[in-house]
Amino acid sequence: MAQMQPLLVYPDPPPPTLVQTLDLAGYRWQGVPSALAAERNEPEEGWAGALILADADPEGAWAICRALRKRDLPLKPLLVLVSGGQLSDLELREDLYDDFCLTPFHPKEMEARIKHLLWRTGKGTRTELVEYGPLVLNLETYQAVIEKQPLDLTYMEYELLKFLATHPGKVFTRETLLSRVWGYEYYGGARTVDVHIRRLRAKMGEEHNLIQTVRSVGYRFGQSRWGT
Amino acid sequence: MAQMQPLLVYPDPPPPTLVQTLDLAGYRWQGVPSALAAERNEPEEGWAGALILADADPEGAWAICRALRKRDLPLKPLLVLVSGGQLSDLELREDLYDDFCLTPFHPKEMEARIKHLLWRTGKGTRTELVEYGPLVLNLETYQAVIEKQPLDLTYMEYELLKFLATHPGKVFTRETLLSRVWGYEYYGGARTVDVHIRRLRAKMGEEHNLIQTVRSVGYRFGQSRWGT
DNA sequence: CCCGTTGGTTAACGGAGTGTTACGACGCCC
DNA sequence: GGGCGTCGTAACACTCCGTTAACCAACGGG
Repeated sequence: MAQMQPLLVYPDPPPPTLVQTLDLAGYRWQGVPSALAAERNEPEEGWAGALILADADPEGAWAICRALRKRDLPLKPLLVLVSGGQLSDLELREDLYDDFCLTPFHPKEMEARIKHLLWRTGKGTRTELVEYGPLVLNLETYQAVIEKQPLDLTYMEYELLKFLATHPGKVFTRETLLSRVWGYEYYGGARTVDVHIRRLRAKMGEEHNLIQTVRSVGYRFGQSRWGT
Repeated sequence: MAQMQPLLVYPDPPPPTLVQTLDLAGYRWQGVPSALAAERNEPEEGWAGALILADADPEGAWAICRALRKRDLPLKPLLVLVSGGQLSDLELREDLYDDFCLTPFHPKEMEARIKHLLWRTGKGTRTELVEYGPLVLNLETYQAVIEKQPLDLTYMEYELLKFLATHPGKVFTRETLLSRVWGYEYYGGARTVDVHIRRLRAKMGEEHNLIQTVRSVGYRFGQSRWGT
């Protein structure tokens, strides 16, 4: 989710309720005060979509929508927030928005609309990733990548690495790893962990020592919190 | 407006508020009590769209949605009415609706949603295609083509391939596939999925390994997004 | 009513994946 | 430096999982 393009939000700053909703839902966003600023501040990756608040300043809001739609690459998806009294305004502007939401809005409804809008316009739902340095785990596709190079991991290797990578810096004993990765009641030798750690290290390459052994204790992923 | 095709409405009869809203807005509509009735009573001109009330009988409502989407001509547009507490239900059913509206609804909002929905789907009369590499699925004609060569797929094979191809890269467990392709809760062996995957692979030819198995997890369609 | 098509189940098979064991290497403490 | 505990490594055996083929049931059309 952290790598998704940001949402464009008008006006700048947006009302607190909107800010809160967006932050809670985990979206990146950026407020823009004008159409010009929307062009200027556009990130390299482009916008994921736009939220235009139209109840405070309808004229300005629709102007923004028009501007966004007139670009070489018309911005989609575009969601407008209108008050109940403005519903009639929507009629003549069908082409200026992709969805709308009434204000005051229900945070959950807002979230659902954004999500569905992103989904149906193909921007896709936010892919869940686990990242640490050169390592990226895609939890949806069960794929691991290190320095852009795909890793061919088996199921257990992937699960172990996922667990470690989601708790960077923390040390786990073999017993803990067995119980949390393999399952609660697992009766097996603790050396099993060693072997899997070894296979992981081998596949990740010698140059990345992301997994460190803590003698007499267990293993740790990534750098210690206490400096390098 | 009077000459437009009627809207399908579930359940039958719809609540008075909905009836009033539709009548006031001047829409032709017809209530249907079940998916079967929706097929039977379909007018020659077809439906203009569907309004599904989901707050009273969620299960039945979603079943209707699935049925409507599964027909030879997937019915669009489809608008569902849900209560606030059902918002979370929408997440896993992104593909079953085109827009939603909270109940109790504001008549004007309802009207605006229907209008916008008809507008945005009405002008896009283009054939809906799903493409991935050499594979092309024509959702309207139920035909599949790979490298210009038509594939002779059965219904289930087509549905399975469609689902996978519309979620490229993502891994699905057999259970997920059973519930989302076969529909409802399906009680049957998970090996069924294997067999259909196998038949698909056979028909697509050895040279295209578009479907990959992820051992101990499930299946994935398409190459990695970060692949090669 | 029969036959062809489609969908679902079962069982055998082969192999990748996993866990165990053994042994060598390394570090630590007395 | 000897002895001990811990870790890394390789080889091996077994388990489980996916593939595959064959079979059966449910339709549906002529």
